Amino acid sequence: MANLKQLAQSLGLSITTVSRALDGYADVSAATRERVREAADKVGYRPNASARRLRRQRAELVAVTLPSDPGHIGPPHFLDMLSGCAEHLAAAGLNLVIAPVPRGESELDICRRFVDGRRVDAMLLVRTKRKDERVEFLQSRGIPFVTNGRTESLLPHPYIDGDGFAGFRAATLRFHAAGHRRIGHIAGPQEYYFAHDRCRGWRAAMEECGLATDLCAEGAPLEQGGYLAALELLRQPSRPTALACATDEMAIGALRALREVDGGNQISIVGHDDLAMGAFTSPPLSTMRMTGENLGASFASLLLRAIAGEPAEELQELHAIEFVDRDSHRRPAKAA
Amino acid sequence: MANLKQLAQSLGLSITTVSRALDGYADVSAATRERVREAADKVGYRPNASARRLRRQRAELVAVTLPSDPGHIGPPHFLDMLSGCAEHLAAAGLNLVIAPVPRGESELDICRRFVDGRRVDAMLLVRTKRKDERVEFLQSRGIPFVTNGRTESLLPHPYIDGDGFAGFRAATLRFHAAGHRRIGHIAGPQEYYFAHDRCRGWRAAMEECGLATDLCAEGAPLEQGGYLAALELLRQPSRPTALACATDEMAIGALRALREVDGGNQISIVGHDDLAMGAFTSPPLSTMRMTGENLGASFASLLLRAIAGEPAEELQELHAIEFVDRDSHRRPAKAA
DNA sequence: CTTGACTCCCAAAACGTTTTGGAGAATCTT
DNA sequence: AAGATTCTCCAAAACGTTTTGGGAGTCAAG
Repeated sequence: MANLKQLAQSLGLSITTVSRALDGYADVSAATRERVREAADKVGYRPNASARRLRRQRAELVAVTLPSDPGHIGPPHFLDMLSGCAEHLAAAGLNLVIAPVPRGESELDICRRFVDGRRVDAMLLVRTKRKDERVEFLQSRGIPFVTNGRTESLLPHPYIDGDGFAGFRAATLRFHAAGHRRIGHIAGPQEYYFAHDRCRGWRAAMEECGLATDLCAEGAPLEQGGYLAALELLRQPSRPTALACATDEMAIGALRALREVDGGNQISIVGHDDLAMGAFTSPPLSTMRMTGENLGASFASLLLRAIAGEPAEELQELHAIEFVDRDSHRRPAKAA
Repeated sequence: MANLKQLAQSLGLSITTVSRALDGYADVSAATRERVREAADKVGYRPNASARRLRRQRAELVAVTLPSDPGHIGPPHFLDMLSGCAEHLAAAGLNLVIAPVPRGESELDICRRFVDGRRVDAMLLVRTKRKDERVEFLQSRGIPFVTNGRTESLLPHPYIDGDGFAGFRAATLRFHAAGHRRIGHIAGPQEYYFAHDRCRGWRAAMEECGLATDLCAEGAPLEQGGYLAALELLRQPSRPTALACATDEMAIGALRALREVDGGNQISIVGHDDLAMGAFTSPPLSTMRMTGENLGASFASLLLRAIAGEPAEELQELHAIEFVDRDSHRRPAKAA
């Protein structure tokens, strides 16, 4: 309720002194500092955020763009990541604000609005595309940002990503080592970097093994997309005996397709993301996950360092992928 | 890049006139208005948000508190809701900011920080408890807010909620009509209003039918919680033949428990929330859902009306629950 | 007694906008 | 032609903070 002026008046001090006392400057005597702090505590004084932001020329805000396209936002633990990121940003005095993309506007428009209105100090971009116009815009404006997922931008920029190429290559080689020869891939939309990356990993492994790369079907990165893509592969004259799916959600959709088809339960399957749900499917879903603890904290740290001006090259994290073996990848190599 | 002063100078006008032209006041001639708008467009002028907020004494921000406790945030489509809400708030010039709750701080502390620092115009509270200290605090401060879920607060406050009582009562009566007599309930943590409400609905139906209400087990509102609670009920001397689960995630956990037990596939089960995943479980999960389109838009609308000063009584939405029949609720009433 | 260093405090400017309360010119009324 | 009215525009005052550039005192050294 109180502002600095009232607080200063009640203490018989100047606004300046009160402000500096609260900020802990050596400039004001210990006694006064204590007196000011007590009074501030008592009336529950908090500096007015807008005024401070105006004066400091910092928005104290970081925006994350959320595609409003429902369901396409990302894996369920995305929200945990956001929450963790927000928590660590808050410790540095920054708040995380949601920048939704209304129908009819592009993600670029939104970035522009936030950046040009000086509404944010930095941005967090998720679900990056291989060619991402947001990245180019922010680079041209010189606004600090971090992406969740790499891009094919020529200039380096800060990111955190999992090594989907290596992960899917390894998973495919594993199937091969187990005797599989017809290994399919259920791919996500290829304009997204992560989907393309994982697809490339599968393809690389297939070529290394001298196998054809035609058992690939693309779909929306959700249960339904995986279901339809799996049906497509199962209609092929010679069915796959194993499936590497770009996401767990697609894998769960694919599991249903397998259930609906004769001998489908003989087909191995692996997903990616380690959804909690995966432990409860039938069969329990084998999957893989990005290594690293507390992703949200990492994003926050990178954002803060980007704001502090560290060069992009030092703000790139590529995490290894590890397997989470449950049951679904252990089907026989020779299917019915 | 430009501010009002520079824009005004380049046009040979006063700051006042430029500001009013952009805001569309009748006060400035159509010709000037057009000239100003064009110039503003050309340099990409956007008012500095902090300055405007300070002057207008409005934060242009709404905060939503997110418990950082991972996984306990809410159903997966919660994020879609947030995104939709943010989108509709943005249309009114408000942005949605995430107020995470760091370890060691209470949700109340966070509310206090946001409210007393004048950082927000209103708040959105999710996962309300029956006795929710945040509600009491915001009421005492007179800050507009809307909750997702009711509370037992004595003073009315704006909310959106599903009629869980009616939903679970109806689901239970339905089981009864199908011949079931041993109908169990897998409950969420009872301090949450939604969990208590659904439990009450089940219990009311059981009592109406003259059945005992001892087949109830409580767990965390996630797959694991449902799994453990189901195992507990299956250990009873006389097993339930049907299960009403507080959430779909719990139901999916329970499905796994049923798979692990002899004759478990004979047991009917129903969840709540209509997760996309439910269509892909085995068997496909029957569930229920709150009626109403575009929940996020409703929250935004209620928030805006609360900010505009409408009385709480007019800002309460209790939505009916509808069934989503798939397969899991159609097991025989007489189990093995 | 003067000088310089140090301690503690403050007045005033600045951040960029919106809004108040007119002022001057043009137009209308009578 | 004088007064009233309408049209355009603007100077200045806020909004509440942080920061700059000192200004009084006090104390020790010269």
